[in-house]
Order: sequence, then C-alpha cells, then structure tokens
Amino acid sequence: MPELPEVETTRKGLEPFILSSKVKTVNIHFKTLRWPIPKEITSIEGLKSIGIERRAKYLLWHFKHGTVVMHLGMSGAMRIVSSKEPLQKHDHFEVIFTSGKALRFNDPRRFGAVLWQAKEETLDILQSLGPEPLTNDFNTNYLQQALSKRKGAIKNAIMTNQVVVGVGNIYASEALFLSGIKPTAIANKVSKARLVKLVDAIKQVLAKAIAEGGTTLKDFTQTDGNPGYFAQQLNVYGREGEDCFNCNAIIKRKVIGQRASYYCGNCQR
DNA sequence: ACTGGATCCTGATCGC
DNA sequence: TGCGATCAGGATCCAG
Repeated sequence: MPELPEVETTRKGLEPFILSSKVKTVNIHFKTLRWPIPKEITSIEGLKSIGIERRAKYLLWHFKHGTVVMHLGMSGAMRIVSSKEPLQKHDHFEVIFTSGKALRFNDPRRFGAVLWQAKEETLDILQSLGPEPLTNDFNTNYLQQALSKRKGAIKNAIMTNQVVVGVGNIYASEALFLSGIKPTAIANKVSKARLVKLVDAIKQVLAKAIAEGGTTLKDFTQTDGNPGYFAQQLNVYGREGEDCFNCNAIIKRKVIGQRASYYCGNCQR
C-alpha cells in the first residue's frame, strides 16, 4: 500500500479542494470495503470541511460534527477529477463538491476503508497507535524502550503500529539498508548506537519519499493522477539479484513475517 | 505481552 | 492461448 509518504502525498493533494468547496453529495458505489461504509457518512452533504490531517496511514477529514476516516489499504488511490468524468472500475466511493470536482476512491483489492468518527468519539483503530515517525516523540530512547521486549526480527518490529506508525514493507527495507542493520536482527538486541542510525534512517527515507510524491509500484497515484517518483531512489526494495549500489554485492530477498524483505548481506549486519 | 499464521480481495505475472 | 499457482504497498484477529 501506500505507506506514510503516499498517504501524506494524498493528503496534500486533497487539501486545497476540500477547503475551497462544499460537499454536494456522497455516492457509495460499493457498500463494503474492509468494513461497511457507514451511512452516517452522508451527514457531510451540504457542509464544508474544516481541514484534513494524517495520522499513521489514516486520512482524517474533519467536519465540525465529526471526521471521515479513510485508509488506502494495499491498492487504494484517491483522485480529484471533474464530476462529469465517467467512473472507472473500482471507484468505490465518491464525494461530489459544489465546485464540480469529484473525489474518487479507487481500490481494486478493497482492503481500504471509509469510516465515520463522531465528534468526541475515537475509533478503536486509532486508539493504540505508536508515535509519528517524523516527530520528536520518535527518538532513540523511545525506540529502545519500545523494542525492549521484542525478540522477533527488527523489520517486523518497525512495521508494527504500536512501535511506530507509517513504516510499511518498502520503507522498512530501505531504512534498514540505510542504517546497515540486517532485517532479521533480533529487535531487542540491536545496540543503542545502531538504533540512533535506524531512527535517523526512518526519518530520512520517509521525508525524502514525501518530497518525491511517494513511491508508485502499481496502483498508487497522486490526486492529480500522476505517479510518485521515489521508486527511482529505492536502494534494495524489489532489487533481488541486482548489484548493491554501495558495495556491488548481490541484493538478497528473504521472506520475514510473511513479507518479502530485501537487503545487502554485505552492508547489513 | 508478544509472535506467527490465516485472512480479507483483485489483478498481474510466470511456468507448464 | 489457457490455466493454476504465486505474489503484491496493510493490518486485524486468533491461538499459543
């Protein structure tokens, strides 16, 4: 899916449209994504949003009386188009604005979500999230503490939402490469000196990917329909059998926690 | 409390 | 060309 940089790219793309125009109508073309789309969602009709935030990989689209919570799942993308454009296959959810534009949520695999959170309510899925990686709450001391009881692979740990949010399969591999840590290293045995590097690498790779509009492998597009351009800067993800840019060893692929993981056996130890 | 496995779903690709 | 197996950017739920 869209990991944090792709969701942030989507948020930035939506912001000017949702702040400048009222919602006219909401159209649900497919009733159930990961969960059923609640009918309360239609309560935003006729209203103007007061802002859009990102928390973890969730988009929080705020109105005075509550929030539309959206997740892109593995294959979701949001686009802003003219409402006159024909729907495309897998356009499951649509919001028409008074400006004549439409926000369309396209998600072939339907692992995404559109939920409603009333004011004063917090959805369960937003309750137990760890810190945002790009804030100071995510630092070496915190990470060391958060990993202290984890005996599994470091890669699984940094992809766990209670530890830190927003790091998915691509950026986990990339951050571990940048910090020289093997993805199978036992989480609570990684030295503090190396955690310093890891924290820094996670922040760097996410920030750079946001600057490039995210990574497009297949389905993801920015809200204007363009891809993200960070794929050109990937060091290891998807590069099995190719040369490491750093040392010319061959990049390896190994399944860890049921997810493909890529690393350089020479640079990462 | 933490870990591994199964699970939701469509579509692209690969080997036979 | 067709067909089945495998693999995808997520994360929840369950058993152990």
